[in-house]
Amino acid sequence: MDTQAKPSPRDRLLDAATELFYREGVSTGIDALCKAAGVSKRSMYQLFDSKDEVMAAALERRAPGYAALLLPAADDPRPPRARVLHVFERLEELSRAEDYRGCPFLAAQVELKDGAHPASVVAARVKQALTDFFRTEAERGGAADPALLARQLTLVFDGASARAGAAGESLAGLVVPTATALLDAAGLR
Amino acid sequence: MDTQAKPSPRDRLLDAATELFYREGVSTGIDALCKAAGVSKRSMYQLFDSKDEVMAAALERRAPGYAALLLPAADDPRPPRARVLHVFERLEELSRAEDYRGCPFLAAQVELKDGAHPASVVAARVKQALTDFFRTEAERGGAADPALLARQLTLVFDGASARAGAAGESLAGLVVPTATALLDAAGLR
DNA sequence: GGGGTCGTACACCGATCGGTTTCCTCGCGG
DNA sequence: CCGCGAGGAAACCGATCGGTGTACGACCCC
Repeated sequence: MDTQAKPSPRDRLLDAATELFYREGVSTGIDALCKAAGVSKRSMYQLFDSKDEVMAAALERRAPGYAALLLPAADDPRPPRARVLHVFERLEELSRAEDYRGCPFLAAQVELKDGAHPASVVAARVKQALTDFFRTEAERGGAADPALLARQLTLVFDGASARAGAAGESLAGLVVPTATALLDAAGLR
Repeated sequence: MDTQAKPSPRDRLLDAATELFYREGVSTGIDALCKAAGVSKRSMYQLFDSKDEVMAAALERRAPGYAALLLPAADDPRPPRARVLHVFERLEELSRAEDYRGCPFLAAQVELKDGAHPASVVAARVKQALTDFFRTEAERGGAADPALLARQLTLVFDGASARAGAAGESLAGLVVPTATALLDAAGLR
């Protein structure tokens, strides 16, 4: 039986990639990655075409869980305002962990300056999904300018992620009030 | 006369470092840097102890000009609100350049995940100076919570920098309204 | 029990990394 | 004119980079 069997090489690889690329940055070497995953380089290159593809796949795999972590449940009956604030409350919570280094997708985009990089494309899509969520809620809540509000909220989210990653600065008491001020200004119910 | 003479090796090195580390990232190699600067590696290592020191020195050198670019003149007689908004107006202007990649100090902090890195220390100091400016103006303008407002404004500034660097997203029409909303919420005159 | 397949271990490739050293050519003061 | 130091070109160092080639062991299905 495999009650305690290890996951597939592919999964081990992506788990290690998620961990290492997030903690050590994109300059993490293939050797270190494979050693951490307990997978030979040979196998890695049969599963993926290149290191870049591993990065992209790792981000891709992380996306659903990340969304589930931040977004309110789809059937959360609260009004748009509360649903939006939920995201920032969760963000503040996450930032309390001492190993929190900001949004991994934003970090990937910043580190890989090339926006055409496969991993950067994935990250952009995830960030766009967040903006889309904000925008939908802004429309539902009757914001004066839903598109603007959505971009503003994403701006705050990314600012918080960047500062958390850069300075390890605490986000407590900062993010939610800021988002609230923007919601107020936009007249979101 | 030296009307068209080249600057000192040190200056050429720091100019090239500023350029390359900003555009290509911290993974830029020493060879590329020295070639771009027209300085031999040997000379470089007589002027600096390590690549890390070059990075730090380049950021250090860039700091005053960066402040001058963003901050209002010290004797700018406008009220605090206008002086704060000046920063964000300048930021929007900068972001119109197609090669703008966000705040170089923030980028350095994000790329070098190690906050103890010499260049990261310099960057943190510069960012703190910006927050201090915001805080001073917030106090002068009678903000309800000057420290909070200062952190919020820095948050927006960094968010804008991160997104500009990551997605090449336009900041036009986004940053100033966001800052304005926060100023309003804080009751800054 | 023989393929076939999957994955590992490991040597290996050329390139590049940060950093050091050697050599040689300048310019400048005596 | 000579001596000397500064600085550039480039070889060199061991390590590591992303990526391959090869050989061998574990397993599975006939």
